[in-house]
Amino acid sequence: MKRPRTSPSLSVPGYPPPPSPPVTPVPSQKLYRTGKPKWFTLKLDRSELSLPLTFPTGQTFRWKQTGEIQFTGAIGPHLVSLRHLSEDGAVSYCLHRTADSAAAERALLDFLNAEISLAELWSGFSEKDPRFAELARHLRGARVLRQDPLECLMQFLCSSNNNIARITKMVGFISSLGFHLGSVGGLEFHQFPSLDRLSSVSEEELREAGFGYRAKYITGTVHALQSKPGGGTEWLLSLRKLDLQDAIDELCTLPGVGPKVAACIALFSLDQHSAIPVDTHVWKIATSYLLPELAGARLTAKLCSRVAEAFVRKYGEYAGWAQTLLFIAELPAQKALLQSYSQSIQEDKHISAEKGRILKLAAMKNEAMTVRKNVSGP
DNA sequence: CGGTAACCTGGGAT
DNA sequence: AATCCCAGGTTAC
Repeated sequence: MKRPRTSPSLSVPGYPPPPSPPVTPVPSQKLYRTGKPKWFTLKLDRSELSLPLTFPTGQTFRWKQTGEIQFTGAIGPHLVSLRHLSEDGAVSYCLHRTADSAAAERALLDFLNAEISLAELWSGFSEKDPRFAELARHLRGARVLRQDPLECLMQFLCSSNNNIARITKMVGFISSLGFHLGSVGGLEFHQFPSLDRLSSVSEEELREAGFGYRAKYITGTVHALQSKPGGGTEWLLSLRKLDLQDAIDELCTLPGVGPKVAACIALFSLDQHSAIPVDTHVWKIATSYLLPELAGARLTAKLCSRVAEAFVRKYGEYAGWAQTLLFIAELPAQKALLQSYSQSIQEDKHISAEKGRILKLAAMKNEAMTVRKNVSGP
């Protein structure tokens, strides 16, 4: 029944995109006898949510690109695709599988942090930082998601000292333990496995699956969660009510969770909007623009929190959201993009607007290619 | 307590 | 071709 594929598991079919009619892009795969999928418009436009700047930029490794500007993933038991209607238009969604579409829409809006106005936040950041303002002009819609904490925790346990392709593969292995929700564009999607289901996997099995030393992080953390009073799922959710530092401290008691991973979990799933995941990229930003006196120093736990403080001092309560954009701007792909934008701006002054359009198109293509690279395996 | 070496793995650079 | 290096870190000395 499966459509033949040219490469094994992590390829992204749909490239190049078929020249099919614009609005209702029905994925050619079967859709769980729901017939033709229906698309609904979200109230978020591209300046509030850019899919390419939100899904393949390291917040989640579970969403896959299933079309030129379409991404698909599971939100709890719901299998959802999102796509842009046009370059600047609204985002629409499609429910491939759900038992309750009203609940699914609520879950989707919750997952997208839809109540938070990105435009408002960014206008505040831009007033405080002209550099942010400049980047924001070209990277509109980089939003912070509100993921399930267990799902987020397991993903970032896999991320330590690792690369995107392998993280994606490992997360895929864990995900495949969960209930199968369906396939879109030739890719399989699963509900994230419960803590109980996760506990059925041994460290040895994980090592065989290529997790390396992170295997014991997974089993250790799953066990630690299960022995929490009230159960680990509830315990994790309770961290949403704590102050940032308390939430971080609690997370760091779990094996394999250090400052960086804890900050990711806090920001991407625990409503800790001022959490700053300090990795090499952010360290570079910080030493270049925020704390030049630390240039050349090594990234230690102490300096890690020093960087976080500096970000919060500059951007305030939602510093994590500001950091997200600055981080994305540092990704090689986006840097290339920004460069071609700034070229086009300069040339527009002297030459014609035509060339700028061409460069912009090239940049968009670059964006799409990058997304593919991030999603697909080797 | 602050600073440094192992730690799994695989792809790309040297 | 054999090694080294690095990738969104954490842990153990």
